Amino acid sequence: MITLTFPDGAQREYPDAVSGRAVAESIAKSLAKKAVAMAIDGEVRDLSDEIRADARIEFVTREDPRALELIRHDCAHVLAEAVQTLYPGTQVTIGPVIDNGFYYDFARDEPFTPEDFAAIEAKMREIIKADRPFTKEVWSRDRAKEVFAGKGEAFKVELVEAIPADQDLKIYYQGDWFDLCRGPHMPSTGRVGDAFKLMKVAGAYWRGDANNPMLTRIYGTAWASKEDLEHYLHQLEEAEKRDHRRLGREMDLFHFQEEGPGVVFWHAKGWSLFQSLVAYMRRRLEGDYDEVNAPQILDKSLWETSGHWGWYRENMFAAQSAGDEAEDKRWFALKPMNCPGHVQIFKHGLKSYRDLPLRLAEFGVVHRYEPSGAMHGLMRVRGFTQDDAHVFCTEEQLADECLKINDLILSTYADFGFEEIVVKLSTRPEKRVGSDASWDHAEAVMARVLEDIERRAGGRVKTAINPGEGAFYGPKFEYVLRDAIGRDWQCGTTQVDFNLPERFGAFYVDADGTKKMPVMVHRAICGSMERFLGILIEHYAGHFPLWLAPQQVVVCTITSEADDYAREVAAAAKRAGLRVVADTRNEKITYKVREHSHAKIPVILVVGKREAAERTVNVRRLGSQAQTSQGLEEALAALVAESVAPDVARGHAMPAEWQPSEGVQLDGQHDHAMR
RNA sequence: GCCGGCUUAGCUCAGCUGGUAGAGCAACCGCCUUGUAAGCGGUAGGUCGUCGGUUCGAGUCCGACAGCCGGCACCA
Repeated sequence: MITLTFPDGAQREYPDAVSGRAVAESIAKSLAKKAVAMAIDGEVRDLSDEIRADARIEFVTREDPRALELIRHDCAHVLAEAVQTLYPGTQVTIGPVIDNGFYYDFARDEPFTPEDFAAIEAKMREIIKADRPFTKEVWSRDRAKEVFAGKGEAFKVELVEAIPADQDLKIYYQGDWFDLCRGPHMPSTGRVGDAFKLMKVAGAYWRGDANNPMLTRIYGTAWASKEDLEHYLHQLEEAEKRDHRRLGREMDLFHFQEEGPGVVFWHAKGWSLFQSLVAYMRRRLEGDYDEVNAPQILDKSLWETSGHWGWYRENMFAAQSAGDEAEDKRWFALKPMNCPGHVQIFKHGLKSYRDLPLRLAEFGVVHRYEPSGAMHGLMRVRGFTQDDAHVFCTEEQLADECLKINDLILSTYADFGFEEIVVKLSTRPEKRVGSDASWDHAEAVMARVLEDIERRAGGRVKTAINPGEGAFYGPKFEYVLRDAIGRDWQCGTTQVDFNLPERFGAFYVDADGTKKMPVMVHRAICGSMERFLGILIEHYAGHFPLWLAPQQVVVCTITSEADDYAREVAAAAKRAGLRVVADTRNEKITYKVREHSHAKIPVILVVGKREAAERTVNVRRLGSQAQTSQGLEEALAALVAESVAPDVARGHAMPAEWQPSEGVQLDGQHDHAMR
């Protein structure tokens, strides 16, 4: 006999090897009917599985959040059957559950198109309606290989071969159709329900490797109810409305054109945003960093020394004199990174241990030849500006420097309303430079710092490890922030580098007069300013806080009788430091309000004959229908107060929660900027 | 880079199976002096992404290239 414990704490005894379904039936017929799976000691399993030992048991109904994964997974199987029924000769490969849905990869000579969706979905509904039971068999490796090979399923044979020998090889049937699958599944196809939709087709490499053949992937979404599906589709529409490419056009921020794939034409308003962001970052660097500027193009030999020419040549732009008769036909590379330039600045003149830590910052424009398919609005471009810095320090200073950068990054994100942050430590990749000993050392230091970061954040940040994701010259921290609609973006990075200083022969003179190699820390907060602005546009949905908004205020007249007053108001606002224009066009106020609302102007000041006489303004804020009448001076004073950047408002200090905690020394004993 | 799709006026889009391009908004001109998300009328605007092919004839069919979109791969 075995003892099963139910969620309410009740315990019951059952014979050995009792199936979950039998247990459910022993409690209530209705429960057996409602249950789609069970959780044994927290692990979701098939209802048909036999329980052989004492355990906690819980039945999972279709409404249970854990059922969503089953619905999606089953739906993927139904999709695969539908496709193989409609298009004989199509091979099935894998079909996992992903965020919000699932996909299935197929091998077929002719790729699918969205036009095929209607027919496939109809066939899927048929299969679901037939409500065929999912049944499981365990096969031997040889039998599975033989059966799949016999069906011409070469990819499945490969999958079977890849399953570790100690694992059971499970086959799930749904009627006659079957698939190799880890499970678990619901009792029958009918449980999938009708809240699913095929979303898109795409190419995808077999096993994610670009050297392998390309398969056709069909993406689908599936939910427990129609309402959930509708809600999800609505969310997608809302996300589309805040697409930075769309808002960039609508708000007249920037554009791209054919002659410059992946390079941005910033319009006046977009550039205003860009400059506000740069100004903010400069203020945050004040006192700690020296801002520098390294050349845009440098002889390729320098990139050979740094290692970039060897690793990344395919992704670099090179330039040469355009004249046929030019005496100097050397190749110069457009800088893809700022670090080699900063090392040259460090190396210029002898550096003493007293100079360290030396923090060189640059808003450096870099160019990288990104693969054509990788480009995406501002998010992935070929020319971009990094808020880059390199800290040259001693081994002993390394941990403190990483923590200091951590504080700067987290407090910066907080100023833009990003509160959910994950810090990931990426460790040595396969393709790398430097000895294993130096990697061991760097990773050990970083791991300690990561613990510190977690401890100091008091639960405000999560940490994780990304094995094998480090840069070729050293391990790195990656800062991932979550935006207003829950999407994650990797922006900041702190990378420890023992290699570049060595390659360039950088050194400082230590207290004992000997030459020592500095440790170099690469660090970026926004990463790419272009991309960070893209993220901000989407995060704020174009509705920028006043301190960032390129056009803060529009003064709108109701009739031409208020034109003079409107110009007076605009002039006063401008004198107060606000970015303002007067709209005295001969249009109805409804027209002007609509137009400026579409343009996402945060503040509309409406003035008519009455306001002119009373010297007031009618304030209408973006996103609200409400209007408030205020005296001119009072209204302007409030707007000026609101348009102060958050760091300026707190007197350039670190926010209180990011003040250095006890025991952590954040700055050296000296201030290098004073020397 | 790979797979698929798309490219018509400044923007959003229509244009059936080939017969030589159309709407709304925007722009410009006029009327309207207007009270919080589109007042009315008129005018102008396109070598239909580029190049090549098929055809008596191509926005429409075929091919190449480019750019963009959705994925995949990549992301120092």
